[in-house]
Amino acid sequence: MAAPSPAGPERGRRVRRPSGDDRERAILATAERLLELRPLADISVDDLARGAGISRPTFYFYFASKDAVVLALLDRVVAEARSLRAAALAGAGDDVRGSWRLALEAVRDTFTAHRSLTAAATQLLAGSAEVRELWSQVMEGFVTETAAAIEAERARGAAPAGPPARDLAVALNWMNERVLQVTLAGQVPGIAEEGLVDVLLTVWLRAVYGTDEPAV
Amino acid sequence: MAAPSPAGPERGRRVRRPSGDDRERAILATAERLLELRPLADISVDDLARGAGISRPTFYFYFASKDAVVLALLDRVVAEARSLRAAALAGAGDDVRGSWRLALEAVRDTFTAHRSLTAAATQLLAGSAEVRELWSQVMEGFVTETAAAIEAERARGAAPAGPPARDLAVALNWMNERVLQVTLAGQVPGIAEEGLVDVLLTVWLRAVYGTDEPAV
DNA sequence: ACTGTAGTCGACACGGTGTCGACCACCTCG
DNA sequence: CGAGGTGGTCGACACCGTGTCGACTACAGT
Repeated sequence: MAAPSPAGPERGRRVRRPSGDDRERAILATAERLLELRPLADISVDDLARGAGISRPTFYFYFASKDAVVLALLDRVVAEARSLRAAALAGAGDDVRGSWRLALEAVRDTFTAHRSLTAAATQLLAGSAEVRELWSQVMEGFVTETAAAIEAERARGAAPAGPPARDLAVALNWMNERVLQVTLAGQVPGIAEEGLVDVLLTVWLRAVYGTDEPAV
Repeated sequence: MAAPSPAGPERGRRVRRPSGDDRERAILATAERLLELRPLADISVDDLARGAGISRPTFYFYFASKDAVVLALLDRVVAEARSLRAAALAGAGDDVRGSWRLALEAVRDTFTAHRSLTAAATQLLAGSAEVRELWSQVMEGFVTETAAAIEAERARGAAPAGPPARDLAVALNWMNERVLQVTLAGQVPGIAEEGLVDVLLTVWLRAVYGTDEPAV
């Protein structure tokens, strides 16, 4: 049950009025709505079920647990973040600084647009193995991309040698993750949302190139 | 109930055999022991009580909840980390690079020595307001120190201008926190424990000075 | 009309939490 | 030395959330 993605065996049936995976959608929607109002820990399976107009046992017909619902939600957001980031990376031409910035902004925008879910996922990150697994994969993707980019820059002589590119990438990506998370949750000590990308970008550029203005 | 520190009203009594805050210590010890074996979520108040040789209601005489126990434990470790770090910072003379490194190592060593507790605290960080509060204060302390150091280095011309020193400090300290946490828990993508300090130090130096070898 | 299958829920068992009230052991003071 | 207080202890209880089982319904295909 790594990723309860859609695309079940039966698609396209349109006949049944109050049924099928409308219910699944209703649960997801309810979860999203309730998460705006209160933390995940204060939402029970019963709340989710009632919100979707079904009983608690019926909920279990659709999801194995409360966590599985959040996982499904997170799955969608993660896909969004990945594609946005990929698009940003692809779209940026020869502007080195700009392309790093775009990638940063893509991720920021995605999670900013889903604050409550991000908070819930953070809760689960500590406790749920499935969520941790999913998140590991996401971060691994970012790290791999980043490491490749760093190595490319070193190869063309734009970036100085230093620690293994991958290690650098790991540190920088976890920095982003944590700082973004803290900032979105409004925790302290944090960074004002306006300045966020600038600060992060500076650290990235200095860590990779040793300067704020890498050669083109 | 910000910090259930010791130093109750009565100290120094030595007469009573099976009593007083020996029990408190027993609970703390049991928690520490059990945390080596399984995650916090799998430890009940009953486990803690039985482990300390008391009943569950009696547990509540000493601590308000399971979380409060971990908070008390964390309190001690945090104090340790702070003083070690302060000592490291004070002890380092004119070796700039070395003093940054020492501070980094102090924190790493403290939390490495208390892996299980660190993991438990991470769990709670998401859910418990008290733990979050304590941790905020710790991070705020680190950030303030760091920001002051950066400003001092800029003032003496050793470090270039850039984003507000505090913002830089926030980003770097959260990076440390997250990477250390991930590494200690053995999560992926992570950094090998041996290389940890080197990588982190490089990012810090490059972010602050733009180079791995700051002028003395 | 019959049979299977997707969906639904009432009722239950369970495990954990937190609290109340009775109780006990010991200390101190009159 | 007995009386009353205080610190400590626990059995029993009320409560809440989870997850499961088994009986039931609605409908589809044959």
